[in-house]
Amino acid sequence: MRSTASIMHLDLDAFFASVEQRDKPSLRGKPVIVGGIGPRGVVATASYEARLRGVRSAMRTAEARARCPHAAFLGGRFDAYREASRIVMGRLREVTELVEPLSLDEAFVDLADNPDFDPEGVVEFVGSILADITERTEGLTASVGVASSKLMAKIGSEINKPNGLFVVPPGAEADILGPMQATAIPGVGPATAERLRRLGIQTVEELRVPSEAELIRILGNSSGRSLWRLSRALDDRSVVPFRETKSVSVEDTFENDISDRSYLEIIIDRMARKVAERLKKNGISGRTVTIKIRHHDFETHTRSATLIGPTDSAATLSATAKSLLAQADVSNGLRLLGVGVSGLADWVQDDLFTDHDAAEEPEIEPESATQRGPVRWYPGMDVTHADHGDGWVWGSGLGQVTVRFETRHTPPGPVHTFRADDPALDVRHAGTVKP
DNA sequence: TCTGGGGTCCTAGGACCC
DNA sequence: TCTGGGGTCCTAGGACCC
Repeated sequence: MRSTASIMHLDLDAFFASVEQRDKPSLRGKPVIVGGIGPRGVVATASYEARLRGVRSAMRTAEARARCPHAAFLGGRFDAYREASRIVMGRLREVTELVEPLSLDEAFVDLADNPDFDPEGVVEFVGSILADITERTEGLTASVGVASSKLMAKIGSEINKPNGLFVVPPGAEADILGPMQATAIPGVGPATAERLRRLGIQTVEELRVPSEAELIRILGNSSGRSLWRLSRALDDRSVVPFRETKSVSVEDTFENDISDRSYLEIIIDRMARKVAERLKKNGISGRTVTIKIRHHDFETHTRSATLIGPTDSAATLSATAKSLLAQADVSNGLRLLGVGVSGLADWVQDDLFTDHDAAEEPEIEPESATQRGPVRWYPGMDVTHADHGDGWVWGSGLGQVTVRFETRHTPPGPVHTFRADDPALDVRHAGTVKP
């Protein structure tokens, strides 16, 4: 807590959906839903047009389809989202190095660290940042809260959404927070809300009634202590610009439950390779290997094993994960399988115990073409065609793929259908748009 | 066709050590 | 021969976040 409103929370509006509308002119002003598009998918982001029809994040895609059948359902292009995020975070870091990203679309910024920041001129100061963000991202907007603490800055950014700014006047924090639902406080999720509701607590004001000791008894030491303070808008957390990665993991929910162990082991190989790749890219390694399994009935378990030393080897991760899977009953089928590693070290094990003249670590068999399957043309994906230029996949099936030829910089474009194996049609990567 | 994917943090019990 | 403690590491599960 400080005496001036100088902590900013920024939240890009309907981020994934907005990037899609920017890059797909025919979808502007229309409902767009980004997320899992398979039978077991859930919504990651809905555009405001889709929210008007009751579509929400974390809703099952099947339900979103029922509510909003004419929406565009897109699988998501994370390279494009990462690129837009990079531009936004870059602009924020021109204000100060004290930028704490919470995700691709959210960050805290400590404005007080900038010598030119004057709390009296906060509206203009933030306004010029927002204008730059919209210009540099070619159309994205954000909502911002500025307050004396992280808690109230985050609460503030919700107030004038979308494309809004709310400055919480210093001194008014507790009064603004009091009438809100307890769930407005980050950290109060469905389980905590239900426990509080049974005690007759629904608003933040009501949360202030029990003593700290009572809250600790009800919610445990950490949540109890922090909720007692946060409910009174007491928050002295600082903006932390860098955090060490604590774990790296990959998981997949299958369209159909899998009970075939040899197939599950092939999937573990693939996942271990992905995890190892990401470890190597970041120059880190880890000691504790964890598998996550979700059974047909949604019962979920983790099993972990800790190695003598850290590794970034796909073969070691895979062998460890397979030995953990061997202890699990998969006879009724797994709905989800995941492989992760934690206990990370920012160095790679120098092979003290291995003979460098001996063979390299055993390679995992590369995947065969049949294991990889055919190229999947998923809705929303960027493609390019030798004759028609750049566009995106509108839909596919029955050996055909339909493409709309338009980009960020064109008017809404025409639609053409091709054979799925048309050699003139190709994947387009990472927001590459022909000039 | 119920319920994604990638994370963080917390709790709690048992092993083990001093 | 009757019940110490504290600290660390490991495992598992759960709540929560976007």
